[in-house]
Amino acid sequence: MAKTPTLEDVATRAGVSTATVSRCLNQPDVVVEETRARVMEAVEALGYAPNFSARALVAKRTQTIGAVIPTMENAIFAEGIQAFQDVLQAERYMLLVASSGYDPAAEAEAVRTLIARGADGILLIGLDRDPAVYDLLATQSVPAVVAWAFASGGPVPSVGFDNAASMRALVAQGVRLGHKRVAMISGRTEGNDRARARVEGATAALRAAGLPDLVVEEADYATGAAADALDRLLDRVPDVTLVVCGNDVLAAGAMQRAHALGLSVPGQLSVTGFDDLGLARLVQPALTTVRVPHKTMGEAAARALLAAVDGQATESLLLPTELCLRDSLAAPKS
Amino acid sequence: MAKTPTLEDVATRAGVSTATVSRCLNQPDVVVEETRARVMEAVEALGYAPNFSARALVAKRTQTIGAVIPTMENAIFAEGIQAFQDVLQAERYMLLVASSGYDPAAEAEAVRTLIARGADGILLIGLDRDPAVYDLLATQSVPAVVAWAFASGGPVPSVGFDNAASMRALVAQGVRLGHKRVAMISGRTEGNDRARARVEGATAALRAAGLPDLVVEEADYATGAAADALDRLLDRVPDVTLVVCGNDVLAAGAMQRAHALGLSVPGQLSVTGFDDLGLARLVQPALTTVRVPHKTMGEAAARALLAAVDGQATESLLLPTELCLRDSLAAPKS
DNA sequence: GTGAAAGCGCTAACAG
DNA sequence: CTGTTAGCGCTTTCAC
Repeated sequence: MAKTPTLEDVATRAGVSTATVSRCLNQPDVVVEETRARVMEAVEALGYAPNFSARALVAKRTQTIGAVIPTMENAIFAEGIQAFQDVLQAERYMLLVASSGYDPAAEAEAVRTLIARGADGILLIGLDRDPAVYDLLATQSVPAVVAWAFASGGPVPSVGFDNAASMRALVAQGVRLGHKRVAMISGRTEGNDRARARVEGATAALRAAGLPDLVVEEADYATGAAADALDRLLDRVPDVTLVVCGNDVLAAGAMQRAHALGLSVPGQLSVTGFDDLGLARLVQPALTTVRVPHKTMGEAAARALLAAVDGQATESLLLPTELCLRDSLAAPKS
Repeated sequence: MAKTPTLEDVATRAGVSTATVSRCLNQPDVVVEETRARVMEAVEALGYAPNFSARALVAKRTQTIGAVIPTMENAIFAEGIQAFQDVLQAERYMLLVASSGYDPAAEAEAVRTLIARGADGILLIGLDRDPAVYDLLATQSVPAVVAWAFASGGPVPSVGFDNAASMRALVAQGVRLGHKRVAMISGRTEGNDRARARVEGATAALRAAGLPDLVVEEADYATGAAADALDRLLDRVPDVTLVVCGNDVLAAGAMQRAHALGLSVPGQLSVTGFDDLGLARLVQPALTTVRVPHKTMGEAAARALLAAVDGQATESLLLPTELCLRDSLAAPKS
């Protein structure tokens, strides 16, 4: 088993010092052409690859970015994270992923681990978290950016969209169509500012229209949870005509239960989603939802984080969302 | 900006040597209770966290596992990777992810990068790849395991299921119900052994029943691709009664187009999927598909890889799939 | 322009 | 049981 060649092996073969080899690799222009050629030849011949741990130890940079994601299972994060990753990969950084399972303590732990591992920067999802996490990031001076939510002037820059305003616009559209009794199936709001903001947005739209308060049921992502939530909602608000959901997965589940109950969508009940996942166009009827620029967001978050890692000032970025009007929302039957 | 505390800082504060602190952290039982207590107190007080680069440099182990995934966008990998990650996290390993975008060259490059970064082990998806990748893994003696496919006696152990047999069983079921003209919408087969095996399985089932050959159209994952493929299929095989699809996403797309064309499913056309994603139960009618034990597979792959990293012999593991009979497949109208 | 030498923070013999 | 002492492979002054 061939031992991995080291800088010294290359230096010996090229007849120079390790310092020179190091320079050739990191600041080629400082080394004179001829020496460099000899060194590079040796590097090739030996198939030398620098040892990242050793380099990181002294350089205090790992070319690694960490990300703490609630869960990768959720399609909601997949597209954005992939875009984030693509940018990192193009810039020769690698992605170290940790998942928190929506647990604040687990997230804090993951951030600690990522810092200990020398992540050059960290991606966080959403705003809700123990302030201690931000303190840690600050004292260790590890740059971070928040995505999937937006807040100007927060402890770290954010690259995201306005969850509340987006949902408010969607519900306002429902109101415009004549809906008066609307209810909501939300994802768990505890420790989840995105979910909470969406509820707030829906609430605000109803208030502004002088309509009865929003009735909310929470559901997790398990199959059938949204369906059961719909049952409860129908029970609490028999005359509901519009059920807005915190995301597309929830909406698809609710719609399915509606069908099972013999309720036609949007004939007897309108249902809306949020995110515009591929799923939104695959269900019947296609979901009216809010389109979130996942890809743009992931890329922008990566650029912002990389800029911060390079010591550049980074500003928060608010991305626009747009209403995606399809078939699951229609005017209520009078 | 508080400098990160080092082993030495802890040692000084606890009045012991750095070696003792190191032992407390790595082999606690070797240190006497009292000393250990003092050390741990210092660790707490200083908020000490070991520097992984330094540790990795000497230990020649990074506690990091790499994974090269075609794309995280695809829900097909999400659940399995999350399960994989959960096991790693529980065992105090971290996941370094790279994506290949289904490009063999990009995958090879990613493996090289992962090795240079000292990944202790690498997860690969599927069997199809340049043999040079396996050679590299072998000469660098970095353990790897393949998931999402199965092959006994391959260059590296695999943890997966039998794509061909699963699809064959599904098509056999269709044949049993009376289908005689069946066609398939497959994902791209180039460089994708899973897709190819599924086509082979369907082909074999038809042959065994003495039915006409399978007509196949390929589609990528873009929205609408499966729908367009259905159009082409309908054109080529006007009397088709069953369209089997390489995965659930494709099936959902095909079903949607069928609806748009006024074809009832399964009344006039049966459609089946593969994977049993959450999506399968959210579309109307619910998809008949093949259930793949994503979670079990991800966990088993992680365990196998970790065992290999620990120097234990690892065997390939064939996981069972099961037919998931729902509403999108029914006997054809005669 | 290049080499010598001093570590980065940690682990692992080897003594005591 | 605990301290001393070498490095791990690389980068980076500081001389020449």
